[in-house]
Amino acid sequence: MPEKLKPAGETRAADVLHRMRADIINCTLKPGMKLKFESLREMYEVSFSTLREALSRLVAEGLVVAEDQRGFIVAPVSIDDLNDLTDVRVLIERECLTLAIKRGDDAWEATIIGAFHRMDRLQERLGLKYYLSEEWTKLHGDFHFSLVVACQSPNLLEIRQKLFERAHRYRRMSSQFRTKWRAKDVEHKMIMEAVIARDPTKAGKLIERHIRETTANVVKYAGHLFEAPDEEPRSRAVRVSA
Amino acid sequence: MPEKLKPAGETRAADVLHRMRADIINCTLKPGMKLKFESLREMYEVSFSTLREALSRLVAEGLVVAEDQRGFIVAPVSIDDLNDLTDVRVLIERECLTLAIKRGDDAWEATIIGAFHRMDRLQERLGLKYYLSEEWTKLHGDFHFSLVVACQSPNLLEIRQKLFERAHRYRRMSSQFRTKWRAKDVEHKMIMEAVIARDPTKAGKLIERHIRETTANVVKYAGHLFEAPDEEPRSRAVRVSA
DNA sequence: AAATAAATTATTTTCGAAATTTTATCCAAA
DNA sequence: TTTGGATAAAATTTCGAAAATAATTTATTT
Repeated sequence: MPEKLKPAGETRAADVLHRMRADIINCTLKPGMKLKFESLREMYEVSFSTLREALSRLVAEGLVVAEDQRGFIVAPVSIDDLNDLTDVRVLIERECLTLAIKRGDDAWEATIIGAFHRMDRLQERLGLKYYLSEEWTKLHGDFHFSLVVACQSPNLLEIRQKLFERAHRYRRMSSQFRTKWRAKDVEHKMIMEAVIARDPTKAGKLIERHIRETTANVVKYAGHLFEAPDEEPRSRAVRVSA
Repeated sequence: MPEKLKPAGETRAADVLHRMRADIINCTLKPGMKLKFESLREMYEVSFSTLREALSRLVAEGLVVAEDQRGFIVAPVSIDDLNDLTDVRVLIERECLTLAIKRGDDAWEATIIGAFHRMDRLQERLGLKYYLSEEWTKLHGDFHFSLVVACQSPNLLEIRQKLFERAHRYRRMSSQFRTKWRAKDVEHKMIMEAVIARDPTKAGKLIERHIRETTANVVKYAGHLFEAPDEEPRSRAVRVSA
């Protein structure tokens, strides 16, 4: 086994892209932060051009903002963005769910049940602070994906995935400050049951409530982090501490 | 005035991105075509890294496909992709239209009427083959954008724009082979009237019909261009002729 | 002191050579 | 003839130096 690095088939740029996307989504790279090339070069151990390649993709995904001739910053967060994101997610998730219920087969149902079980067990094992776990986050993402994977629309799934990632960044911000946690997660179970009962109306309403309540919690616990009235009007961007 | 080049504020990479996106959308760079760096370098007069930057963005937009360690190809076209694209566009355009009708003000209505007028007059002037004109294409895009611009959702507008661009590539493919043209364009006028009458149900149905009929025409006139049963199983990609 | 300009420093952007990887060609063995 | 493997050629990917641009500091003038 090699000591450390292993892009394995993919290019170095693709590897950096994945790592950087993960770092932005889980707020290791903080919203609004200036992305200095020297720092990034140390952090990811690649050259300028390779970095720019990854950054360019992230710009297209809406996770990074390019300021022509003045570098890149991590996409800022705001209440407006969160609200808009929430509305669009409701539209897309509901459509995906409706289609999946129409088109999914038995194997699909089994996948959902499996994904829920994995998430649920880990949740029990981790106790109240499950939300802070990287592993639970992964399984939570897998569960939500399993619900819609049978919709058969590559475009919808692609759009959904990108929105889900951006929403996760907000969830991540609030999870640090959250004090109250639903002990037993009944929401996910209800969604799953409605989906397997092939009830698109009920499933749609439940997923909408799930998304909107999550947003409400984000605003409640992390709202104070958004749009801090700019102290330095000149350079709004936060510095990266190298 | 400088002789030729003028990125004007934006970076060289951003300039190449715009030119390349336009070339893919209007099929100067043909679907499935292998994108060789030497050819591209001549074509756009920039270096490897700058090219890769632009290509990376186009990958994220779904106009280019990256084949790890084996370069890039223009995103292929297919009936399946067109059908999926059509369904998702119907969903998104209808939502945008509904929201715009709810939220738009008088100035917005005026914008629509202006955009329609510009498109309509050019159409009259150009006669039957208006569809082949670059300028008409631009005004047509502007008109459709004006219909939804008041929806107030940056995310929906962004998604809509990217889908519209990809759909345009299909329209462009069929326009070369099309023999019958609707002499007077009544469809756009009806949509505009329903929107200004603030009738979301009617406007939604009309925009859906507009999109689906366009797709039907694409299949009719350009369907034979899709998914030519691969003659060379090894290298499916078409070569760029430098 | 405040404002403007010039010079300096810091940072980003671009380039093409060098390294890596894939693809094509050739040759020997079955 | 076909198969497998080495060798050569072609293409992509990565790198860091050099050029271009922006930000900061210093100097000069009002």
